[in-house]
Amino acid sequence: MAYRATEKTEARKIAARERIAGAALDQVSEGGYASAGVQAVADRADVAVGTVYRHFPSKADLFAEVFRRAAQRELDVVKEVTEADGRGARERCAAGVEAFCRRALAGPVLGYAQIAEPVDPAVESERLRLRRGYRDLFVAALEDGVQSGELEPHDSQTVAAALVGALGEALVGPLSRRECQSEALVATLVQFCENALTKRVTA
Amino acid sequence: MAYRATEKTEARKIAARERIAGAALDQVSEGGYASAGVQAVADRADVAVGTVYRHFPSKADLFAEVFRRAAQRELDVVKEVTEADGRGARERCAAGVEAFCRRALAGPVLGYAQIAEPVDPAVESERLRLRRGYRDLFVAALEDGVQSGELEPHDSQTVAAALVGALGEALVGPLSRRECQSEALVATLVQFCENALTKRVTA
DNA sequence: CCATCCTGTGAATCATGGTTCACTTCTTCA
DNA sequence: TGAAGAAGTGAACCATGATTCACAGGATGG
Repeated sequence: MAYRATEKTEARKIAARERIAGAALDQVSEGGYASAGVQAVADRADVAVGTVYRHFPSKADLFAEVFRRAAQRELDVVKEVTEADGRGARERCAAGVEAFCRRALAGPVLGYAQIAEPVDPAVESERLRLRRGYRDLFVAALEDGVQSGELEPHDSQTVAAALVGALGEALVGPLSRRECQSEALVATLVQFCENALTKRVTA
Repeated sequence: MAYRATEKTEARKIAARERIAGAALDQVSEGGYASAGVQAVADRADVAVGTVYRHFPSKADLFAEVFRRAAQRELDVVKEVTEADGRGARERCAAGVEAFCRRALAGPVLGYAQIAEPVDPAVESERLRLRRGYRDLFVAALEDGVQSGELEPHDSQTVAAALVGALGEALVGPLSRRECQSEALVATLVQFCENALTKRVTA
């Protein structure tokens, strides 16, 4: 036995993997998935295409992982603001909506890529997971609202999904036109969200 | 000069074209765009692939046309109900929402294909047109509502887009699971829509 | 009836872009 | 130092599915 992986080589390996994943994310953030071929990623990471395949079993796996990570970051932000307690359900949803919008508008190309750009099936399934993630955050807030008597009972799953869809669709236009300075847009969507949630009529 | 197109041959040509377009629509309605290769369409129309290309310059053109026609049908239905006058803006929107949902749920595969299934760019641009179409119908109703004093002034474009997105997202789940008997779902979405539109507070 | 033009045919072709793999380079340790 | 395993390379390869095109089969009208 004349070779064994050591800490240094292990670190180097992980670093290379990270560099590739980072390059892939950069590529998507800059030019969307349309621009993100394996060759382009490899070039950006300063490695050969074959090297990409030393670290990821396929392009689909690479981008699924990249999407998942970026998605998790977004989700964490929204989770943070929707779960802050000591506030009502509508307020929490509104805060989530606002965070969602601001994040998307801050990085329009990546925002568009995550929300709407055509992607291959493996990535699409990550996108569905992301949407479910957002939806579940809203569901949690809504159900708390129903529990506490703040909101009228309703189908939280559907309402939460509708909110997620509303934000996506309302943002796609501006995002694809790179109109990212829209304070008014955010306000409109927050308002929309607050309206959509029926306050309990205390008879 | 020994040949000139006559009425009969012209009719035959149009018929063939229609048969191909019909086959393409059937294929999409039954198996979605994923199943709709040129070969599959040709088989279904009982012609050779080459014949498809006699009538359509490319697959993209064929499916763009097929999508456009199906989209127009849907749009006409929603237009009909949202433009019926003698009713308030919220009522008109609610009627549009209901029609939209029922139509989609009645043909879930086609509904899904029109709303969410991945398609090539030419078809995607028809889908954007369809979405804009729905949005504009809602915009019209909303602006009438503002004019008449029924609704608080607001950014109708954004609100209407949000409504369209809300419906799409809320329906995608059920549609892809073929859960089409959902009276409750329609009711929830109509309610959601009505809530979202702010009634004018007459001080 | 035949010259001409059109429609139908489907196997061959092509374009795209992901994936492989024989080879080189580097690292480890006896 | 050299044997052995791992990582890096990139041109060749391959899969998919749209598109073409040379040829066959029908109309049309002089």
